Amino acid sequence: MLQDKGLSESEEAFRAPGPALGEGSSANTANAPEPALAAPSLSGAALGSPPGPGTDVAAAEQTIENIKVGLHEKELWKKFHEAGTEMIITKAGRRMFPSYKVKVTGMNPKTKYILLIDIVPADDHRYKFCDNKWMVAGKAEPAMPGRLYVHPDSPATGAHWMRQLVSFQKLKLTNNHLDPFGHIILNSMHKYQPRLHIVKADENNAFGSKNTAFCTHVFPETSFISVTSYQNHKITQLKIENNPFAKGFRGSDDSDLRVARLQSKEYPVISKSIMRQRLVSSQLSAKPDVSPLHSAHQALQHYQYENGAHMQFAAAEPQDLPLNTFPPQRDSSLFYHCLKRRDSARHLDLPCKRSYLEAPSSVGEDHYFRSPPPYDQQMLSPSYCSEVTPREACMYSGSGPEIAGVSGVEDLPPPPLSCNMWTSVSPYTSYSVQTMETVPYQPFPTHFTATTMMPRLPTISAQSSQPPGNAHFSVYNQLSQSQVRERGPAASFPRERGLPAVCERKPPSPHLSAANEFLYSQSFSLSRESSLQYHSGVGTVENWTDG
DNA sequence: TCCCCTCTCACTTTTGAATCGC
DNA sequence: AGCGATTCAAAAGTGAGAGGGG
Repeated sequence: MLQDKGLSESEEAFRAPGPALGEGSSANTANAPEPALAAPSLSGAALGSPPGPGTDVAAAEQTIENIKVGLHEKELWKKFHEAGTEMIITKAGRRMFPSYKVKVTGMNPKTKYILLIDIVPADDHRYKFCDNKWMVAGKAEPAMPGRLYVHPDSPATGAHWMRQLVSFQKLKLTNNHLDPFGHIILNSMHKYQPRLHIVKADENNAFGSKNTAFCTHVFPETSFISVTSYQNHKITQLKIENNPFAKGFRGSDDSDLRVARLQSKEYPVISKSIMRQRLVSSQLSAKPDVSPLHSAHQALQHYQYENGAHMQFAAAEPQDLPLNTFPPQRDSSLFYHCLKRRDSARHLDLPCKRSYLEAPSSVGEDHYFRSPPPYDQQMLSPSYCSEVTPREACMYSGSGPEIAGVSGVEDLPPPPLSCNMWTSVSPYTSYSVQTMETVPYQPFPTHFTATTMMPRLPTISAQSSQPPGNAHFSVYNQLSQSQVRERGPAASFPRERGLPAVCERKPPSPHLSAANEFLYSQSFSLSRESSLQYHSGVGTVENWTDG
């Protein structure tokens, strides 16, 4: 398999689409379209001129809905997914493995795009690993402040993105609610779904334009449960086998199974502890899993999403679930979700938004340490009621001094956008009334197509004029941990000594503004209202009946 | 008592600076 | 002087496991 070796986040050599690349995972692949692929549901027509007669291929690919994304190392992801992917989260931040890498095609080579990832709750359950499988253990804890990880190359031209694999391997996950590094904050023992967003950042579509659009790609096999230590030995084994950094655990002496591995791939090297774990697991798994819920996986679920936008999920087909856990979901499929921003300058005075906007004007702890808005508050956000509602966002940005967020200042040097941004988090699928009963883990619904109209965000300019204290609409340059260590607490908590240089705000480039707008759109992606529109359905038997 | 989290450890890979040779 | 290859040390990432807290 392909390893990350030699592939830097921004410079990894392009690999021609091959087996390692999720075949057919890009939408509308002319060669081999897969049924699993959801076609873009909404034309981003406003983004680019529709190709007219005589337009060349490049011109014909200008619209954002033509962008196709293939998940790299899809087979590896599938392996993990079938076992029930777990991702370690630590206070200091932990990378994802497998890392999120995609091959993008169909972009306009000359148009600039911003690629970013967010990770949203897959449902509103908390899980526990019991009897060698994941089971719902209650209702989810309040969502963390949503953060986005913007690819450090952003913004870059379509040619750049298409020339090589786009790797998000440096994305880190943390359970530290006060994380100052810009890592994506997650709750342990919760299920999440990463989403890739491609935001058009062309000058003409930067903030201020009516036509900025983006599309969202979701690969269901990349969903995972966040943990602070691995629960499922199969995942541990897969990580050790495939992650080069974990080579040290592939066996160290003749007493383990290294010899066995040399003799046959059928017996991968596992540690003694894993063997112990496996012994226990095998005993436990001897009990047949006859959960009636499995049959419910066949049900089609329809979710209403954001006021009229619909996501349609085809639930996983019934299958014999290995030991576990994440029942293998439908073959991956690309969730495609195209949005077009509208120029409906409708302002809502959102309580939660106001709370951020009206934050004290000094940047610092208030930004870094502000507790996430109460879950209810997020849920109640009126933005969820309307597709044209401004949404809140805050960002961390990359290493450069540029700050996004605001008014269109022209081309500063391309900001190093390896930034993480904050948005409020919305569950990816549905909110359902979850009983506290322990019920077998429900698979993440697989297919959906959704269209969501993205409101224009006319308030950003106003925010730009705000003092630095309104952190939640600003972009901070992301500090590496070492940087923060070196700089000391002041770097992390600028308020203590004033704003360090790295956190200085500058007017953002229009590209960042586009991203910022995107953040707005995403941050309020769930309200109580909209959540209630969802058909309950992910966690409970009742929910699976889909009416 | 159990479950989950934090911290430390030993091990690995990755990265980038320094050095060398052409 | 410039460039590329090699070397080496520091940085960073990994899971294991002990211990602590609720």
